[in-house]
Amino acid sequence: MSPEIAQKTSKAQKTKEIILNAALKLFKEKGYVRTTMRDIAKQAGVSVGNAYYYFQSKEEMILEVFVRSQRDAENRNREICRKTRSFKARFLDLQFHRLDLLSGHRELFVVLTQAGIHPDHPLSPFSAEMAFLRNEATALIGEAVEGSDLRVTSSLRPYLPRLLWLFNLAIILFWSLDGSSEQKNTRRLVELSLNLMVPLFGLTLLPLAGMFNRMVIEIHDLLSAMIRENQSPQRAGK
Amino acid sequence: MSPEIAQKTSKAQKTKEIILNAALKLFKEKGYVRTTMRDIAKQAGVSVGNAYYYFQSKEEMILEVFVRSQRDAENRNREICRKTRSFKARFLDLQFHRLDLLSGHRELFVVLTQAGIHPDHPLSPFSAEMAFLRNEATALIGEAVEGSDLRVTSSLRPYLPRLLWLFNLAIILFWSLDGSSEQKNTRRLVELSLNLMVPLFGLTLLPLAGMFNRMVIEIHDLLSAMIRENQSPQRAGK
DNA sequence: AGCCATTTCTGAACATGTTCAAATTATATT
DNA sequence: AATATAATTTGAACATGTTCAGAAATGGCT
Repeated sequence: MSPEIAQKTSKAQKTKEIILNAALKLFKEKGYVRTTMRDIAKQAGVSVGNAYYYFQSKEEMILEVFVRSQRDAENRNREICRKTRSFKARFLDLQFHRLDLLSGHRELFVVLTQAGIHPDHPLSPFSAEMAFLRNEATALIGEAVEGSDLRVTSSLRPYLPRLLWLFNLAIILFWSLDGSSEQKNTRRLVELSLNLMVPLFGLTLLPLAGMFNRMVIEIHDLLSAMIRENQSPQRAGK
Repeated sequence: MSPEIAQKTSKAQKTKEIILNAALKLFKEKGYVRTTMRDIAKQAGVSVGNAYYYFQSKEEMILEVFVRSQRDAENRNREICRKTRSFKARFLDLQFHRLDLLSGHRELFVVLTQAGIHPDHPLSPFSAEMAFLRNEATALIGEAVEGSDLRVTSSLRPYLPRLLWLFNLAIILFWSLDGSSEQKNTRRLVELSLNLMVPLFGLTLLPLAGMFNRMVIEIHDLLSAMIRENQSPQRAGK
């Protein structure tokens, strides 16, 4: 429920804001790599050590950008779901509204992706620490699927949100590397993929598709094995 | 044609071998991250600077492992293609023979993958520097497709090697993160994916598949846009 | 006000990949 | 052999993310 982990008790959370803003400003100006922790500290008017009091690492500062965009995406999704029942339209909008928001921060995503390569890295989309974000995002996709015009066999339906979330990860990966102007290629790629996927989902309704559907589910399970679930937070023992 | 770039002229290429072996030994013993360049230099009995004379970076040492495995895969592929016409069997063998060879070096691949996230990074599978490896690997897959029992429309056929090479990248990514014992999950995933893909390729032969086939080709093109082609090596100008 | 615990903050020190000017060694040329 | 050029090697210096022991500030309590 509480997104910010370990909110320290008392007042001076303002410092964290200051440091974060300093960081984001510099990231935008000089890029992530060329911004040093010393730069950030100086810009924020604090010591290097203080920055590390609020952030576990330089990378972790990136996370905030992502969290903020997700909050925004939630509202947006609700809006769109009211406007149209077309699954394709919903998914495209959800995806691109967010990417547009983040277009100033592509480099940050490259770094995030690099971290994501280690499923145990706190910033990996598969990590336990990211469980809340992952679940929120998956639920969001679930909302877009629900009540849409997407035709798919009911046995597959429960797996769709997560499968689409994984697809969404792939999109973000492609997007963060996409050198085409305004990332037009990403747009086109997603549209094409949906054009291919939606009819394929339709095929799952055919009488002989049972075996294939079961394979899709198994693929889902294998991919999901990469996910580190949130271990129960309350543990009494040592 | 010449895989090793910039083979310096004279004798002491032996030093490079020594340093490389020292590095690989330590990587295996203590892991890539915990092996420092100072460790490597000491183990090889040279100075740190000397290691940098032969390798552009610590990461670049990883490359050798990969190159060596590719040489091996080539022979293996020829063998297998003689033994069976089954595309699935050929591809599976090609894929897993290589992965088995590399199973002691999974961590190295994680690092390589991280580098690969930047298409311009010399170690990225998409980079110009890697063109020769990429083309070799793609050609290898082409050999496996050619003369196999794979049923697919001829308009798609020329695109298959590269599409499958991209698929192979995804597999390697999954594999390098696969925590299941002996990477069984990877094996299963590839098998399932092939079981899904092969019939889908068959569908491309249907009379109404034209539009879908064209979409697949366009997806191929979009993904290929990520690739930095080898700029012509011979340039007279400055 | 005085005192203790907790939170917040500091800056020097550390680890490690990388660079570089200079020293050394090898090779080619006369 | 002598010399010039190129290849190889060195180790100290650098850059930067991160840690850490302790200083300063804050808050609560009597």
